[in-house]
Amino acid sequence: MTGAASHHRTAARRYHHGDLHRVLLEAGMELVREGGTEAVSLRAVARRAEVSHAAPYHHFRDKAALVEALAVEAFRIFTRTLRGSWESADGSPLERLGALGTAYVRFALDHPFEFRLMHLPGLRQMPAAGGASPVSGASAEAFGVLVDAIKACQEPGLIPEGDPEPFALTAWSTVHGLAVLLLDGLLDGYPFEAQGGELAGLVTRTLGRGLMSR
Amino acid sequence: MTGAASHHRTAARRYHHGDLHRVLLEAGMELVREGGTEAVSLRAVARRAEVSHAAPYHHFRDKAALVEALAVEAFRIFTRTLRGSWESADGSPLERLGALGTAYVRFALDHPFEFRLMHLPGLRQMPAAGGASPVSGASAEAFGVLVDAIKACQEPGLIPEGDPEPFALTAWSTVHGLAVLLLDGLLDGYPFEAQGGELAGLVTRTLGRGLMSR
DNA sequence: GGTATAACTTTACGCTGTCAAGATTGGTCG
DNA sequence: CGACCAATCTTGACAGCGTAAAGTTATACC
Repeated sequence: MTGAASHHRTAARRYHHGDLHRVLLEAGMELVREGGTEAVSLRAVARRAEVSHAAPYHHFRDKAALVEALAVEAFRIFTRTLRGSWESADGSPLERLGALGTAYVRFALDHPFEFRLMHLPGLRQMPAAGGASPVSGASAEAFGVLVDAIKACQEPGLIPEGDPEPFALTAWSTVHGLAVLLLDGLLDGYPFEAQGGELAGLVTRTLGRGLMSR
Repeated sequence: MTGAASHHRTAARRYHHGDLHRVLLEAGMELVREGGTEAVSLRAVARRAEVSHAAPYHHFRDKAALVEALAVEAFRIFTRTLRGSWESADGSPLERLGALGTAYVRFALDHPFEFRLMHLPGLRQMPAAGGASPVSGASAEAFGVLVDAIKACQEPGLIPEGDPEPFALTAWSTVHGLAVLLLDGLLDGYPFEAQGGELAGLVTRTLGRGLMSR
């Protein structure tokens, strides 16, 4: 193994160029970022990767498998962002939890196409074989960040003791709902000031009060 | 005008059968209920209505317009359901608000395809002419039910005074988020008992506590 | 009653996902 | 070192999709 492309003159464009799997994923992600999941077609991905329209079938079972892989990648980026926000936030654990919620909403607004990609219907029931789908695993990691944050709030008694997951679920529902409603444009007609952070702050404060009290 | 179909022997199947617009909507809604929005194609709708594949173009500008009309219809059914739930619930206004939230989640779980139809991306920016899109109006009516419920809670002082819309938004975000997460299957791996009403109750109770305090 | 017009059909085009068959290559074993 | 094998990639084809253009038929109105 002296470099993945050692058998080619340049890095591209022979029968076996060695890294098509990754190139296809990158091309697909570009298309998502430019035009949303609707812009992702197997043929468009192949065109961008400068291969024939059937080449992707040697790396992905079908279009759904490609989209699934893209969703997993988006979830990974999302999880990293959330974790970064939690770790870099300061203040009380509850304040940091609020920052985490705001980061959740901000990610959705900053990366609407990736966010929608993560929540495409039908992503989670793949055939494969028995086990849970990869995207379920990826989303579970994102949820884990939230659960950890709840635990951090429970330790000094800011949130009641007990199984943290129900609390995390409530928090998740709230920020996720806000993010989705904002993306849907369902809130466009209302005089809520500063669509983004303002609303996130409002909602997470209400949520925080609900979580605190017994 | 002595009856819309007076010029036909039977009720169906001539060049002008008089009611194709409605028939197309019904066929489209059937397809949604059977296989989700993915199963809705202009040609499938036309087939089910037993007309040629281009006939729908005399009643809808394009596929997006048909889907938009279906979404409006779904929102109307949804709004009726919510209003019915609010009016038939008893107990304190806060308890009735909880019932409303549970009804929101239950509708999503009972009618997943219609619910997703209501929240398809891109539904809300139609060309038309200046004014807000019809689906925005339809969703605003659903939101109105929530706002009214919040107002009813404010009257006896169960929720602080002031503009009800921020409170309604928080409540909406919470139940909507839970509904979407459940539909996405994001919560499948967790030992939350009784996916439906249990979680809705849990979440709405936490939400209610957050709304009450100050 | 004849005619404009709306409703509907037919035909056609380019796009899509997917499959089957052929071409080309890199790696492995004799 | 050379021949083969299997993986990779291409080409060609098919059905289904959304949509536009052109042709057909029935209705409504003068």
